Amino acid sequence: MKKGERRKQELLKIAYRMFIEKGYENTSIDEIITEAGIAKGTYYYYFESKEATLEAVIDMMIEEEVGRAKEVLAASMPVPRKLVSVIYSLRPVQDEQVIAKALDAKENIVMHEKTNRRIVEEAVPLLTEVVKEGISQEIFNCTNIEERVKMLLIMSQQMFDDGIFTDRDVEVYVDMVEKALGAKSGTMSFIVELIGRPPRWGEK
Amino acid sequence: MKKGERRKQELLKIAYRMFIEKGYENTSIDEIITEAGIAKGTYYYYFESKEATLEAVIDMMIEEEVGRAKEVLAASMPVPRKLVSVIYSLRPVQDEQVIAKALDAKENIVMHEKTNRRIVEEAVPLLTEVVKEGISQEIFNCTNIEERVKMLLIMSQQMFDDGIFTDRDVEVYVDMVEKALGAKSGTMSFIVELIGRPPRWGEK
DNA sequence: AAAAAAATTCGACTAAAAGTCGAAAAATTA
DNA sequence: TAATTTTTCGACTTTTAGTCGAATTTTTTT
Repeated sequence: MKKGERRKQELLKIAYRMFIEKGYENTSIDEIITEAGIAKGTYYYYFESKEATLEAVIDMMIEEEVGRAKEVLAASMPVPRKLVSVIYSLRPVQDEQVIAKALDAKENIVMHEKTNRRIVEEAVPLLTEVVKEGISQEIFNCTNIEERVKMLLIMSQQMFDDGIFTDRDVEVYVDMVEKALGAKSGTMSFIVELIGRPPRWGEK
Repeated sequence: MKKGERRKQELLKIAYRMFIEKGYENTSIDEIITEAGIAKGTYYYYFESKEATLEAVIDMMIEEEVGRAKEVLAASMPVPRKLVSVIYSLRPVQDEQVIAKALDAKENIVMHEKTNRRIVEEAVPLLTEVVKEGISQEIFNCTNIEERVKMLLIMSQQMFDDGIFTDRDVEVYVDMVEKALGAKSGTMSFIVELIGRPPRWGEK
């Protein structure tokens, strides 16, 4: 009743790492169990299926990410920065695997999409809070907050996911964020510094 | 040198239908060849792999969709309507399977995402044209057109894909489209009628 | 502590599906 | 019609997810 939970976490961590490194489709159960040093049956004692493992891995990631987001949420910080920080905190920290993942995004569609959908679900309430704070401070001015936040998240994912964007992409993104929330022009332009003068990571 | 091409098209059509009906992952090569009445080897004479078939199917769909979009583009129509019509024409016509596909969207992530990515690629130049037309008519007013169009497409896909949206979703969408392009408020509000008073297809 | 019950582990086995290959048949070309 | 090329066949291989009953270990009960 204790050991079991530990083992499950262990397997989850291995699966998480391998899914990110090699992609969900390209990781076989056999590889996972070899890495973990256990038998097939043991694996299936803990997980119903490979897909169930993916869901559990995603749960794990989301939990972690939402945790970070909530810390940011609690921090004292200008609202616009808080908004962006929350959005930014909502993606997997893959330590050094960032590059690997970047390549993966195209090779790991299923995991990538499932994660993104979950993030939207989980993040909407958090961001709604921030936007409300902004409205009460008259920094933002809009209705239909949840729907706007959702759009924002979609745009942000598009933005950050491929990691390939130009100055002009960022410019448009900033403009859209401001307009989505009814913020004065310039309110969000700090994003440009935050993302960093993009040294043109790809072409486009 | 002739028969071959016909057969390939035939297989493509079968694959297309089955992928849409049952999803890419849930369709086996064996099912395709049974349906087509051919042997394994014949199939692999025409397609390198299952994934290659998917790519070919997507090419086929895109070609069709872009074809429709170009017709709309050539038609005489107010620019805002043309814009929306082009966006709207950019999705598979699955005859009666529309519902099936809607269900599928969740079960067919790979095909769905690959298609969406390709659509963005192909559609940006088309929509850019429309927006330019709009700018010259002083209906729209913006720079960085391509980047804005891309954002628009992303938002639109999000909007139309799940087919589940509320009045407020539409309201926000319309507002965002207008602001993205620097159109006067109300310019795009005909979208509401076009999409139709949504009778709340789902919850949310 | 011994017995009983429950939880965990094992790995050989099954099933499904993708992909290979050499040889046969059909169509084209010389 | 002979030679060459294209197309077709299907048995076979390989990979991978998932099953299952039995064995082992751990926990609970008596």
